[in-house]
Amino acid sequence: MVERILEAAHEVLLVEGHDAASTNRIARRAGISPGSLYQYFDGKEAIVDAVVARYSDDLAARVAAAFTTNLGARGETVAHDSVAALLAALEADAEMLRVVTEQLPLAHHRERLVALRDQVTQLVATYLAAQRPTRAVEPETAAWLLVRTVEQLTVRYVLDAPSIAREVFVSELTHLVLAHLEPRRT
Amino acid sequence: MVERILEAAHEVLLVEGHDAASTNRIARRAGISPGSLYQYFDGKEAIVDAVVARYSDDLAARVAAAFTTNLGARGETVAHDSVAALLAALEADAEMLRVVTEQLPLAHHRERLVALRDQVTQLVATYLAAQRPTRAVEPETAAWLLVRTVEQLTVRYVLDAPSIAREVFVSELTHLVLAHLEPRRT
DNA sequence: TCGTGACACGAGCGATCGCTCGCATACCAT
DNA sequence: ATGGTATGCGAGCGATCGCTCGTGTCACGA
Repeated sequence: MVERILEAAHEVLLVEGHDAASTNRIARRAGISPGSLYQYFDGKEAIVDAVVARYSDDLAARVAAAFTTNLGARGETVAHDSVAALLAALEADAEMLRVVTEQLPLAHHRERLVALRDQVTQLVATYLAAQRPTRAVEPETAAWLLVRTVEQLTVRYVLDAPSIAREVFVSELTHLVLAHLEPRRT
Repeated sequence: MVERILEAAHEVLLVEGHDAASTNRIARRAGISPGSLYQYFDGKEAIVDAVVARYSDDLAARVAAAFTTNLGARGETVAHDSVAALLAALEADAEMLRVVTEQLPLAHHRERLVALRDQVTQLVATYLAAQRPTRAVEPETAAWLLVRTVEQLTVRYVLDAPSIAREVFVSELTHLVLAHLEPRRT
């Protein structure tokens, strides 16, 4: 039954949008009574939160899997494959990505997002610190910049569908990451 | 009176947040009657829209001014000063920036934001096309990546206040931009 | 001085919201 | 067969929303 509610809430969010996602509508789509929602969830916020959590966890798992399996490869390969994997993961449910990033006020799930981002940032910082040689810059600083850059660009690429070929985009973003890590030319 | 309403709406958005910003609350803070709102605006959405528009226009003006006055300088200088100017412009009203980026659902002012971003992207693409030499990549592609990168990183820097010194951040972001434009090393 | 029109007022309308609670039902141990 | 319990139901509560409209006020031209 919990599954049924989550499924219905997911569909309502996709089809009707967050602003029109009322508890009664979720219940009707799930084929149950409004009252039954509250036997399994504390309220509307908890329902939406659970849907977002499921999406977020699924996304995190995909990305983490792709990232950790390639850690041993050359830097270029790690960067390229990570970008490609992230792109693929985001494309898996682009509609939900749009709901989360464009309809839900960020403040509603800020904590979850920040935690995830900090976790990834920490992971990348650790990876960078273990790599020799990079430029003389704090790994935390470089990781902070790069994680947010890759996240933002891949998300916008999926949602805005710019007229940039997919392989060009992946290659350019990879280059952006690697170029920033190389020693300065001056 | 229009000014008074906009001012009140601005304050309510900052203090109470978007979710709690009702028309009655805006009217009360403006010291006028709810009915009077509708002699000057079509509805709540129009009021919020006008507040966001004012903020957006002000921001665009600051950035455009800083960017166009430095167009003649060396590439390094243009990049560095543009980043610094954008950072300063965003810091001017950081609270409103937080409201716009974290409380308002992006979909509500998506059109305005996309238009502004596309305009800046076009400007940067034109600038890049006029510069010799850069890597063999479409100026539109490079501009697309760089504009979104700089925007996202400066916004997150202002709102998340990471433990990165300001001059280090500006320098690193500038380096990120320049490194991506330099010829590949291979 | 007086008629008039523009403006501001604010109680309250209709709609919608998240949510509750008394009731019906179905299942199971006794 | 029967009593107890857990569970789903759905009408409707109270609150809040954006918004309206009948009313009062006042500045101003005739």
